[in-house]
Amino acid sequence: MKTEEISRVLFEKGLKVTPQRIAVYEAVARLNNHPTAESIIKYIRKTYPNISTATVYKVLDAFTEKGLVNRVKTEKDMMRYDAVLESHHHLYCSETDRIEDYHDEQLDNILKNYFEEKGISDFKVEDIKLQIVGKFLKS
Amino acid sequence: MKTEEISRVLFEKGLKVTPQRIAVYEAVARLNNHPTAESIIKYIRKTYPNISTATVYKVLDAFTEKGLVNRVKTEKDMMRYDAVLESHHHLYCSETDRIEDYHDEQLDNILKNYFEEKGISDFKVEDIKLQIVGKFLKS
DNA sequence: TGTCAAAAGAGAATCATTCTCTTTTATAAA
DNA sequence: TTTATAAAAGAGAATGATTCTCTTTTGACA
Ligand SMILES: [Mn+2]
Ligand SMILES: [Mn+2]
Ligand SMILES: [Zn+2]
Ligand SMILES: [Zn+2]
Repeated sequence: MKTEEISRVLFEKGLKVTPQRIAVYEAVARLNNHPTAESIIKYIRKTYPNISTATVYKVLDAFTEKGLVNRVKTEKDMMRYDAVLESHHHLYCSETDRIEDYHDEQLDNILKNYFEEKGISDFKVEDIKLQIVGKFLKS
Repeated sequence: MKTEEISRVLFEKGLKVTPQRIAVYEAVARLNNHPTAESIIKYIRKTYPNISTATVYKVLDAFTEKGLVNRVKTEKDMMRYDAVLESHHHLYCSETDRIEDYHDEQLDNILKNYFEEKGISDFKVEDIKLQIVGKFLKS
């Protein structure tokens, strides 16, 4: 996504357009493996050495609030962020912190149909994600 | 699970049987809604007022290591624990921190068959859980 | 019963995240 | 354009869940 487009999205969400916000958005999108705040800050500082930690956290909160990024659920203490907005699933490595996206339209349809028919009593489903835990082969 | 049985399980896992460990196990099992360390400590102190915070954390780590409890993935800073060992899914409230179990054998079979046939390239699946986000109706 | 490695306890330390306060800036009105 | 101003950024302190360190206690086994 180019800078101009990011600006437009920020504006549309009612967020002031600042260089810091553009940098944070670019970082999360570029570091496309569900980065921590720490790795986002590290990445941004390569080209913007003085950005404040607090700013990054505040921007990430604002983005989460507005649905511009999502938090990824983990069992760890450090939050992770995701710029991929379309609902998708995650492959979690059972040995490392690696998390990869898993998109599968066929699976989504199966789940959608299953829950449309079956439902869950006393619960209104808004989103369904799979956490697929295992080991990455190769790489 | 009665005390004697907990003792047996601890022994089988190679863990020394201590009153603290039994208390922690009982707390996690009794507080069956994926409690935080804080709520576990609070619960235990009602009958065991002097247990140390560090002990509870260390016991929870040991239990996690040995597979006696599981950590539950969330988007929050506080870890949550689960004494239900059989693989199951979770209903997450999108407004509160409530997390409930969702067991569904039929669904498990569908998923099992789906992934047995389709597989995921370069990934060996060990476990699949659904995070079902939405709203609890009533209660 | 004595031995001893493991566990518990107390409290300090850690560190990811949040907060507070000041300065800067994006935005829009004049 | 300049100006006003609320919002955002920055610096650094504070917070709080969790971990660590060190000492004391204890469960397990001989
Ligand atoms: Mn914290
Ligand atoms: Mn923390
Ligand atoms: Zn993702
Ligand atoms: Zn559960």
